[in-house]
Amino acid sequence: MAEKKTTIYDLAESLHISVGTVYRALHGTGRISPATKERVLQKAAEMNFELNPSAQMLSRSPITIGVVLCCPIPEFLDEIYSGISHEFSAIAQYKYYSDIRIMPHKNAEDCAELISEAIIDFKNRNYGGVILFLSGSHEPCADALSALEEANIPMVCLVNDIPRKNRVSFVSADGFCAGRIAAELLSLTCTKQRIAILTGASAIHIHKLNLAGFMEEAKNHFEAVDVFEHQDRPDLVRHQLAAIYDHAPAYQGLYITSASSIYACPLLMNLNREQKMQIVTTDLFSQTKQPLEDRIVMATIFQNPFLQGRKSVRALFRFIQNHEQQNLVMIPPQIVMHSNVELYHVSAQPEKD
Amino acid sequence: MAEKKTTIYDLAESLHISVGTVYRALHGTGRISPATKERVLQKAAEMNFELNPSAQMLSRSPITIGVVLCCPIPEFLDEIYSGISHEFSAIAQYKYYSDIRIMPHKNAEDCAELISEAIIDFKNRNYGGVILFLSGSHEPCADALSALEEANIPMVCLVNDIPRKNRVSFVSADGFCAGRIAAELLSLTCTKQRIAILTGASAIHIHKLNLAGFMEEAKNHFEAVDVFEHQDRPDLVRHQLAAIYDHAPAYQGLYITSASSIYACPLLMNLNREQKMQIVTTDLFSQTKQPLEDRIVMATIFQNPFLQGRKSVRALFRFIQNHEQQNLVMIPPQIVMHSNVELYHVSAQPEKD
DNA sequence: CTGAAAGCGCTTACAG
DNA sequence: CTGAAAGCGCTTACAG
Repeated sequence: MAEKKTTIYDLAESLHISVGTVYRALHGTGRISPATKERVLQKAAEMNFELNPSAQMLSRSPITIGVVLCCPIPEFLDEIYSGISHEFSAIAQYKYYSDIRIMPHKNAEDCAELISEAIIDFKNRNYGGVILFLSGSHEPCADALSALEEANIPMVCLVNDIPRKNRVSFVSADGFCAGRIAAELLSLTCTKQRIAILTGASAIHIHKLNLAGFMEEAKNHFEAVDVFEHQDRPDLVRHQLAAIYDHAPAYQGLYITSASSIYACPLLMNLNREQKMQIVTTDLFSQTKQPLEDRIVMATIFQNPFLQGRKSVRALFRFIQNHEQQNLVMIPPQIVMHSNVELYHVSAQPEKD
Repeated sequence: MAEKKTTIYDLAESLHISVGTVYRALHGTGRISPATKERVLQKAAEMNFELNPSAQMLSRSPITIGVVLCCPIPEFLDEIYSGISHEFSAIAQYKYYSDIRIMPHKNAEDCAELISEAIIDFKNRNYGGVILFLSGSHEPCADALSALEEANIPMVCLVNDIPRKNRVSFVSADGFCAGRIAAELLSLTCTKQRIAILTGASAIHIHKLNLAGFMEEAKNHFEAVDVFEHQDRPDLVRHQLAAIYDHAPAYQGLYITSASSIYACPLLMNLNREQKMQIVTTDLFSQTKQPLEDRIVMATIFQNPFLQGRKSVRALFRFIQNHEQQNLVMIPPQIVMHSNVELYHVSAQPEKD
């Protein structure tokens, strides 16, 4: 049950060399003769040697991870941020530290300079890794991203993927599945009916996935599905919602994708009181919880931004620490209704727990 | 950003005492004056002191945790076991070892002697803690449990609670919420209809909770709710299901509680093909996945036994390691339908991942 | 290219 | 009741 593990001292002793040399052989750092290195590695394999992570952490110098967060929706950003902070405080004991830079509440293309500056700074400080959450287009930051790539600093992407050689992992919600779930939920009560979808911009990756998933599941259920876009602008949300409610013949069901449910929900509280429509929203904030509690919305698809934040840190940590790499980390969407909404705490709101 | 963590040396220095004394105060071991102890604890809180598990691991002698698993349903037991093993392998690096004893597939009262023997053995070996999953009644093991209590060995209860002074934590699904969810799901399509519930024995704690939760949510929705019990016996499951399907006027909805859905689901595959009834089942095994995939069952309430297993180990670890105690660990139930069933892997089945 | 030594933050005998 | 010191298995300057 409790077998004695071999240590670098055992290795050093049985080869009549010093632990320093063993260390260099094991990590391939510093100058070391190929012959000694070979001997050590062979002996290590032979003796089933494994580095002890706890001992490593104790002696290692600290590692700092740089984080850039850029998102136009403050509530969503806050959740992501909380998740990231939470995980950082969990790995602080391993001497991992964070340098988190929060951009103005705009899309990445509008903050390109600030973002590039931060990335270059991270590179210059030789940080151990980088986490990027850039909503919108990262094109304008291409130069900085390339510099990071050349410096070979591992990068984890959150919500929006950035294809580079140094991209270790992409963490996001499973948007396709979320869309399918929304359609299945609406199909329970709206068979053969007309359905409306309110979405940000079908050009945005996650919205596109939501839509595609919905359509796949929808094709056997509904008479028609109409898509209304609002470009994540609160005024357009209002405008499009009005259009949906004024429509004749009336829609029986409505699916609101993405965190922009935040803007739609307060409006629904009035609109849907008179004119009953089956509604599925997205994510969980105080704004989206209220209509669930009042049974004005049948369900919301929770994509857990808090967990997305945590997982991004965890993925980078695993990579740096153990060279474990998970290309894609997908958060399974959760179905939240009136009966289980109370189990979900929204960390960003003040009345939390 | 990179804040230096306070160590026991910082504590010792700022109180002008030795680290040995700080250690004793922190752990309440050995002889120490109440006054010093108080001062240390206060300072520790003030300076946000936390023990560094890596450092602890390095110096500590190994700790063994004893586990007794007793459950009549093999599939459920396997999931719990997997979760426990998984978590144990994660904490092996901290020199935590396990001694897991799996009982025959019966209720605890039928294995009382074996269970008592295991518990007494754990006590005699002076294990660091114990995890007990005893389905059915623990009454016949009262003596062994008392011996454990007197030895002051911390105990975590899984699925079934055992009220004792040494009971650190109780880990289980949120059965009440699961029941409410089931009722809300059925209410979407079965308003003002007659509903049947198939359950184990209303005397068993988790089944009672499922039922109570269902009833609370049901009262505004349904015309009537009839309860059928099967005592977790496969033959009675068949018998009661037949009764439900033969009933006139027909039931529009059916809620099957607990892991006994395993026995019911294969039968549903035939019964519900002809006579369409809205059905909500419980938990996720290959048997309960199939009817979801075939759209014969509308949803299953997943209570994540794997996670329950993991959390039980985690709870005990936290208690032993950091004296953190969480009395109740509730796993939030998940709604699984056709559109998201593929996201859930069932670890116990061979075709996993 | 290699070695000797200090140190990470705890726990564990042992001495007083 | 309290303290001094060795040691866990690594990493990191520093010396040669």
